Amino acid sequence: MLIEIDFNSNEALYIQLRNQIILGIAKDMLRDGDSLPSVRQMANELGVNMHTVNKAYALLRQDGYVKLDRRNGAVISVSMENKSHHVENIHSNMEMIVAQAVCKNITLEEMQKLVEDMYDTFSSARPQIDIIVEEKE
Amino acid sequence: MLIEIDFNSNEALYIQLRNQIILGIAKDMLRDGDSLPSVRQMANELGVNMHTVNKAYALLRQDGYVKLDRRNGAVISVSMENKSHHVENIHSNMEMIVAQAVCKNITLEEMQKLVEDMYDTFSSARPQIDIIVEEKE
DNA sequence: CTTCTGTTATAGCATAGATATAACAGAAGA
DNA sequence: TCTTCTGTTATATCTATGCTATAACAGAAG
Repeated sequence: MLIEIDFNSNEALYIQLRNQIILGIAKDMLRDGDSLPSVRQMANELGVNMHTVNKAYALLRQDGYVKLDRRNGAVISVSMENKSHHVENIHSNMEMIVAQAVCKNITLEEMQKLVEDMYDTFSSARPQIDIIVEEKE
Repeated sequence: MLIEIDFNSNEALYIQLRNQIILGIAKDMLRDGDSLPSVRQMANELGVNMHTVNKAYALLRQDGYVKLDRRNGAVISVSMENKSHHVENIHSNMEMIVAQAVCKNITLEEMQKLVEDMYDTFSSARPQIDIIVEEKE
């Protein structure tokens, strides 16, 4: 998987790396069990310092996206615990976006479509747990 | 309108102030034509430096939320220009949120409801252009 | 003429981001 | 056992950002 870092971005390098990996998981380019390059190897590939990568990995572990151990390095392992915590997090992050949309007269329908399209983009290649829909009789 | 600043937050003070004002507009607590306290007065009220407030005001002007001039201070004036630019901005901001939601198995329906509820919260007190709903016969 | 406004300039201080170098403990393989 | 890899921790240095402080300027209002 290709990870691109923009050194001219105002976003911190370790945040960019973390985001790229989360996007990779969402797009199913990184799956449970996949190994990420070691902190030193990834740092060498990206041309950044080891500690910058370590910071990103530590953040990913903290948020339940990878598990780290000394033998296997960083392994993708998305935790489904603390879902309510994540919903809260998403809620607060979403608040400013929706507030801006309301101010700028962007309709709810436009926002809904934006979310739906983006959802499709991510989940189109992902294995769905609930493809089978039970119909009420 | 009450503006609260958290000095212990890791979010920059001028960003907090900017966000609070955008939220105020979204909640219709600040309306077109309303004047904001001058940079010095606002700084005094919040207990922050004048330049911190000036930074927030300059940012709000840049994003089309207020107009600044020497006689009237900062006046709420939401610009509807550059809508495509704002949609792009919202799109990129939303991408990481939706990516996280997909990773954490938060369904599209849950996200849609989140957006809808939040939209209602903001727009409930706002003047609606399309309150009248035509019913099909 | 005084007082308010936004605006700009300069300086100092603290924190965060990124780098560099180094070392440690644990696990794997020769 | 020895080497090599892993994540982890500890310092130190440099730069950029955030915040404050003090000061000054131009324009508008009373």
